[in-house]
Amino acid sequence: MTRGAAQQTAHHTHNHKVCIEDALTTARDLCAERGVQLTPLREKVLQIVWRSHKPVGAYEVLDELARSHKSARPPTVYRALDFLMAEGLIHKIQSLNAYLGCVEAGAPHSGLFLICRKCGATEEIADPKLDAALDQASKRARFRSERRVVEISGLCAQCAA
Amino acid sequence: MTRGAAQQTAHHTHNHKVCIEDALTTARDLCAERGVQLTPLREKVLQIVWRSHKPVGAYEVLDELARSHKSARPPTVYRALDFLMAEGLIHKIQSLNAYLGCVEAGAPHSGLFLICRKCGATEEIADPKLDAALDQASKRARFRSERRVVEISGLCAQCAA
DNA sequence: GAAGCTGATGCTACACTATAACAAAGGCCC
DNA sequence: GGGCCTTTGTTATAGTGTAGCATCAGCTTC
Ligand SMILES: [Zn+2]
Ligand SMILES: [Zn+2]
Ligand SMILES: [Zn+2]
Ligand SMILES: [Zn+2]
Repeated sequence: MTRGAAQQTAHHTHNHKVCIEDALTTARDLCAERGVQLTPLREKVLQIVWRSHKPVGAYEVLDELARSHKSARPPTVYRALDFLMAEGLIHKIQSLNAYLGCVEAGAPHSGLFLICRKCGATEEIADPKLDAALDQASKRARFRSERRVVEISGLCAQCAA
Repeated sequence: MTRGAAQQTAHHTHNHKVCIEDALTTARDLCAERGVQLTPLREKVLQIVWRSHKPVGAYEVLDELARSHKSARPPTVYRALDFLMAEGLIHKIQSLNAYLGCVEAGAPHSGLFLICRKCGATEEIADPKLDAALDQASKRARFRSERRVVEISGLCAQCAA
């Protein structure tokens, strides 16, 4: 992980351009390595998702995309989002039906998301203890885990103050 | 928790009538204690959700409800589901947009759900270590946690075999 | 270079999930 | 009876996500 800035938390003020550049660079590198196509359309969608650290709905992406890409329709967006999720470049926040740029793209992981209900900022956290607890619980139930959703809603440090 | 049978896991074979009866009895008691109305409509919806240990979609509930309740419409169902969720009698499975009877109604809790992608059976588990890990992670991020979603998809013991 | 293949996008229509807004009905208190 | 609150009825619409097939561009193969 050479992308220091992208690992900043979802603080209210920081140089977010760095986050975006890092995310795009990482995405290009990863897709090149894997031999999959990060087309201009897909890159644009990734860029839109990365506009902020708030999860963004598919139809918000569509509205934004349509400014520069007149032929954009729901399938256009959903296909790009599906691609980006398959490559681990974005996550879907299930409790919001919205999408968020991944700050750990490349390393396979299943994050924990802290979602502020006031400002919307959402932070992705990796937590070995959480992983251990989930693995242990699955094992105890003899359940073969494949996909995880761990989301906590509440108030971020700034908004709670 | 005197409702032993409801604490059975989502095994493929068990006496599910006991689950339903336990859930309805608990619901009636809880609502009486709290002075809220478990009306016939709401009880019927709870019964429908408890038809199985698989999460059930709102429109499935509607179809089933409409058999005995001709005036049923989407708001009818969603209002009942909202009530049941507010009273902690059912949970929403966010990754499926579906609803599941709660096996620990009454005790405030935030469960872990193991969702079998093959048979659909979904088990709710309470896990102190998971709670501790989530509390710790929230605290470290100075995040004030309010609502949790923890869902694991995969294969249950029976379906993995 | 024509034919055929593959992956990506265009395009229309539709399915599924959820809520807004207001009316009507019933119980309860005074 | 009148006012209040909760629940349900009713119509319409908003929001989220897919199916299915056409087209196009790049590549391979002959
Ligand atoms: Zn940023
Ligand atoms: Zn906040
Ligand atoms: Zn059962
Ligand atoms: Zn199963």
